[in-house]
Amino acid sequence: MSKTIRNPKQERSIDKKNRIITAGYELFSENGYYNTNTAQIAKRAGVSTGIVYGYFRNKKDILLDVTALYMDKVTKPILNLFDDLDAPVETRGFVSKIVDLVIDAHKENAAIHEALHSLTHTDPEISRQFIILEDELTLKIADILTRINVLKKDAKEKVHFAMDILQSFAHEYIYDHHEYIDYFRLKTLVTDSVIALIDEK
Amino acid sequence: MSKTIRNPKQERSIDKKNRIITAGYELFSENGYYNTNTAQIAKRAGVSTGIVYGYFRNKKDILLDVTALYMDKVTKPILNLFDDLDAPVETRGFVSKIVDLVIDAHKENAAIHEALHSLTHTDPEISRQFIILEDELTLKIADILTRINVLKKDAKEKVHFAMDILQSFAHEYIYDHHEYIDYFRLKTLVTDSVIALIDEK
Amino acid sequence: MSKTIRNPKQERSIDKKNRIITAGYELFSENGYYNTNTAQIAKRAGVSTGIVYGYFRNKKDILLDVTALYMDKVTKPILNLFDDLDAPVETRGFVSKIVDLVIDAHKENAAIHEALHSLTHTDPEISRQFIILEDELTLKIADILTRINVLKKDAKEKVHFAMDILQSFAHEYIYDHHEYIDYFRLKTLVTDSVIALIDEK
Amino acid sequence: MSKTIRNPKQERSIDKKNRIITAGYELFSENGYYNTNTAQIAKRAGVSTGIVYGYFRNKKDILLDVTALYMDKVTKPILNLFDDLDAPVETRGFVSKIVDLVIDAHKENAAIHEALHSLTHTDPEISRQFIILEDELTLKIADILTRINVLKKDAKEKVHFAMDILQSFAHEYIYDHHEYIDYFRLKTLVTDSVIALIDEK
DNA sequence: AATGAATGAGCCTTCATTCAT
DNA sequence: AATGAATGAAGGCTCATTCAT
Repeated sequence: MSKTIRNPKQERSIDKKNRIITAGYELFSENGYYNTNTAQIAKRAGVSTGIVYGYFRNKKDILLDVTALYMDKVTKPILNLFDDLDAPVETRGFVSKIVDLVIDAHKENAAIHEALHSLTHTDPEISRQFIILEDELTLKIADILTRINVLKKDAKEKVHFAMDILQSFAHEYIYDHHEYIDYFRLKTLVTDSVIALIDEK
Repeated sequence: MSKTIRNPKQERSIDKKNRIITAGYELFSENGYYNTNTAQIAKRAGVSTGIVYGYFRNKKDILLDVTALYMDKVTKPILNLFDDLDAPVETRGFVSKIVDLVIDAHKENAAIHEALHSLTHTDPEISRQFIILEDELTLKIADILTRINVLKKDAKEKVHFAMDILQSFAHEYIYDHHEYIDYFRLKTLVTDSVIALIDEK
Repeated sequence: MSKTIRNPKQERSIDKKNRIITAGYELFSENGYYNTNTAQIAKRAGVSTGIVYGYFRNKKDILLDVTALYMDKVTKPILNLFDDLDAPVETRGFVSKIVDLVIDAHKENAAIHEALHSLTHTDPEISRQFIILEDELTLKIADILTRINVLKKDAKEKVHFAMDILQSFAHEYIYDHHEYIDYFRLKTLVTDSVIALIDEK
Repeated sequence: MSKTIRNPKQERSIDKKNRIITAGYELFSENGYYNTNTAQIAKRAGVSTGIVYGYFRNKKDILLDVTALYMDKVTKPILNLFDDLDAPVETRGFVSKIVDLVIDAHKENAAIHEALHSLTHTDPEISRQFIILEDELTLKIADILTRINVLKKDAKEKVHFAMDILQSFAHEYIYDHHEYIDYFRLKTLVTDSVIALIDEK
């Protein structure tokens, strides 16, 4: 009675599954989860409505895979930056680079971030994925910064907090453009705060 | 052609309209906008489906009023704190108080905040309301702090940034509870950052 | 258990009932029966929604009275013309006058005629009223024309047919304006046909 | 955003679309447009509610196709009669045949005619279709009768008027049955009038 | 008699999911 | 594996009618 969900091995099938995920990614970005229907996803992916349910049990499952894709896209560039790190670096320059990176990552993925994050509230599974993402990032970065002696105390708390700040700023920067804010000054304030956090002096 | 929407004067009606808004507030909090239907709202408010449309043109209009209610709830306690302010105060104590206040406000309204904020992405009207809220808060507070000589430079940027930080932290504090984070330490870091921001010399 | 429907004696009430009928008349004319709701009728009549059901058992009953009003408006001017008739008259002139009269009557009441006649199909009561109207007109006019020796054979058939023709033409004349039709010529054809019908020798 | 409406190529689908149109045709005939709901149409057509919206954008679009079907049914037999015409024929016989034909056409389609025509008043699109129908018939027939030298002057006006008369009579004949009317006599009067119209002598 | 707020059944339409092919 | 037609439950909204005042 339980329907078989393909776990595609063949290339053609993998490709098809990926196209569905990508289509979901795009459409959820553009219109949000609830304003996207499966027919649209199928169409954008260039497949039939029916086959979507060959690869996913339901709409929600597409969302889960879209979320995973998003996680991957966001995590990678940031982790890369730290992977190459094996000794303390000039702080201001490094933090600046990170700020720019986060802004860029946000520029590309902010829409889907919003769309997904908004589901966090009603959907425990999505919520869990977000928490796992943050955990992974925080722990990895904290670990690296501790190892290279940049941070000694409260590494995890600091990293987590710094990430929050950056995320928050990037969002602000991309979206909300309040007229009365000088975003160049704001960026400096953000950078300074992060530096102050890291700089254990 | 244009249906008349009651603009209730009588107490009984005002009460009924408020009950609908409250019901919306609760249900949107619990299940989100898209997972709440008008019948549920009516039922929770103790009225018939039909009369909902006597007070609101459509479901979206309920959302708008719910949003306004939320804005009010969140803004007031914070502004109150600043209204009583007419001279510089002991910084750490004051910031601490604010942090606690924001956490409290969040505790009560975080769910609806999420539910509403999630619509920001697809709904320009809601988005606008959020921006207006932030504008109002930022400008008022920046103004006060400038007047009592707490801030001299970049007042708006600083206030805005501080609000972002606090908001972000409060959310974290209420919701995400990562095991490896010592939230007491984190709170100190946040407070310190805000103080550093304000402390201009 | 049976609700009391006012049969208003007092002037104020009669007036109110008439205002409802008139409002129905206008609104049915403008938008048809199904696109008019009782709230609109009440509003136009300057009364409350509730009281409408003090004077009428239901929406349909308003329609019935509107129909009666229409019947009256249409019948009277035509019957008047014949009432004054006590001897054969110059045929062409008389028929011409009638044609103009029917056109005028149509101009004023065509919209409601359409609105009402359209219900004929699904509503036996309305249908009956229309038949009664035609009966009355046909019989009265046939009677008069027989009495003054204008018609001798098939009086009822002829009158009925003439009425059909005129009605049909008036409708055409008011509404359908096909470009390729010379309505002046058409009017002449109609007049001629009616005259031929009447002219028994 | 724009939903895809099937434009069915496959036989099975064409059949299904036609069944929906037929169901609409019947139900609109029986109960009128406003007293028919989409669920009834679906049921009568033997399909699900949902699929109706696979073939039609909305209820109104069903009406439009029903109207087109009606137009076709009514136009064809009449035009056929004239298509075979290439020389003047014995007038009385021919007109008699037409009268019978129009009565027959009316017998079968009068109900839907009423249902559709009633919408003319509030619906410009339907109104337009009726006008186009009359135009087409009038012009074609006038053209033929002119070509075979039956009519020389005012052909269009005469044809149009004759059609009005016949239509009006057929309706009367099928529906209204006033007791005091001798329909056999009436039919003769109608035939005579049409002949008189045509007979340019 | 009168008001107008309130009721709730019913309607059109959408869409996640299934099914015949 | 794949298609896309088909299903039917559910949702937003309207409106004739009733009810509390």
